[in-house]
Amino acid sequence: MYLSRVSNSMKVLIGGKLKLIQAALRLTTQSRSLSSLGLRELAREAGLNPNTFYRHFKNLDEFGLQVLGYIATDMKSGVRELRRMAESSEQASHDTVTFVYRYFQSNPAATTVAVRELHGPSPLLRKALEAQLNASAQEMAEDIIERQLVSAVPPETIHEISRMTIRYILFRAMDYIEKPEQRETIQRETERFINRQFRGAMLDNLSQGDIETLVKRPS
Amino acid sequence: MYLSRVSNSMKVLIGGKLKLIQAALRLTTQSRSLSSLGLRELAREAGLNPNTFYRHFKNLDEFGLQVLGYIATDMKSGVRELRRMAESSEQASHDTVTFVYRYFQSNPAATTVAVRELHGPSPLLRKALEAQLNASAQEMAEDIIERQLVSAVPPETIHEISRMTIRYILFRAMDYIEKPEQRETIQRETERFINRQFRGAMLDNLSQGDIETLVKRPS
DNA sequence: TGACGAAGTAGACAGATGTATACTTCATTT
DNA sequence: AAATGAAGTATACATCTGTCTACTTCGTCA
Repeated sequence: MYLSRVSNSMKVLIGGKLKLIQAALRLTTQSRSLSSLGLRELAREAGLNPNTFYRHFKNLDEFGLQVLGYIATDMKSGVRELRRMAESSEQASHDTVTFVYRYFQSNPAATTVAVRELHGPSPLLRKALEAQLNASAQEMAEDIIERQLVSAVPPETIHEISRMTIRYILFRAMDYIEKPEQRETIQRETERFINRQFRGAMLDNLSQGDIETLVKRPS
Repeated sequence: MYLSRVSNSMKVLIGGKLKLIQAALRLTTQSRSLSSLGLRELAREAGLNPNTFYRHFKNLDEFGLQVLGYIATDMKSGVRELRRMAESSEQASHDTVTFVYRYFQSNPAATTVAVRELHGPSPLLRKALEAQLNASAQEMAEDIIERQLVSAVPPETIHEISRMTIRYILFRAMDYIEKPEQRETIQRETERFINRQFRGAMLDNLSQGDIETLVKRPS
């Protein structure tokens, strides 16, 4: 395999393999679904002979997995940056949301692939993506707990909300990418989503009656 | 076109057209994506000659739209039943969620198609589905407002939360269908999701400090 | 420098696909 | 009972697909 000269354990892709993966991302962004791409179609888009595909991948399933791996690596490096950014819980959601959407915006292909395949037809890809999303949620939750951003909420609940939030943001990212005029709206809605989840969770063990009297009481 | 004898304005499908649509739902449930289905594949699954397709549809795009129309009709009749079921806000979420998931469970094909195509490659289908989801959310919101289930939250917020909830439930429905052992968990998580959204929304105009003192104060 | 192996190319194959044309079946209408 | 037209079928064709076998290019290392 052609790997970068710098290091061959880091698996930095070059040559035809990279070209094929990038071709897949290009095609997917425009209109296709990853699992519906053809081998020849890929090669054509990459400017390569169809048979070159076989030099790098056994079949299309393996190819799909490698594409996921590629975007996973790509995303992880971005997500790491967003940690250590916030101070209070409200600032946290604002800054994090801003950052995450910006990131998705600058990686539209990877985002589109992720959203499509998460519910797509291939169980293999779905499973892989789900694991990756859960890992991200785990990171997010641990970060929140560690920094005691919402100490009034139990850890298990924070994990749960993190899982929901990661998915919510991923879905909205599609609209965010495609509809520039709605970006501010989407961002604000997302912040409200997160804040309401955590604030609502603070009231988890109160009855409906308790809350109504609590809210109506003038502070 | 062959329509039912009872009424031809109600567009009750019979014959090959119905067979093709049902074939699409069958194929989609198993592993495929609606927009990746082939004309011959469809005809084969339906037990018809490939050219019969052209008697009913101009092309595959139009076919996709008709499938969506079919499942839309199908779902609407189900969704109507779930109104007028709840009394308090907490009961409302419990009963509604139970009902909706049961419904999705008994219509796995339609559910799968909806989830796949909402973020799928065809802008046409996406737009159609989005409109339909928004209509459902609208209904849900109006119902909640009308019955004053959460009177402490402003109408616009109720609409927003309804939109989020409809989508959340749709995504979770995939797991609900495929992973029977997780059904109770998913249902409970969904209820918590809804309750937290509405309860959190009650605190929308309070500052973080206000809430912390509020929650910590012994009732 | 020469050999070795990986990356890329060329051509060919069987099978599947979308579509066109022409034919048959059969229910409805008059 | 005949006609009309929609639904369904048969056959054919060019095009595309995945895959096989054999060939060429070219960087790496002994």
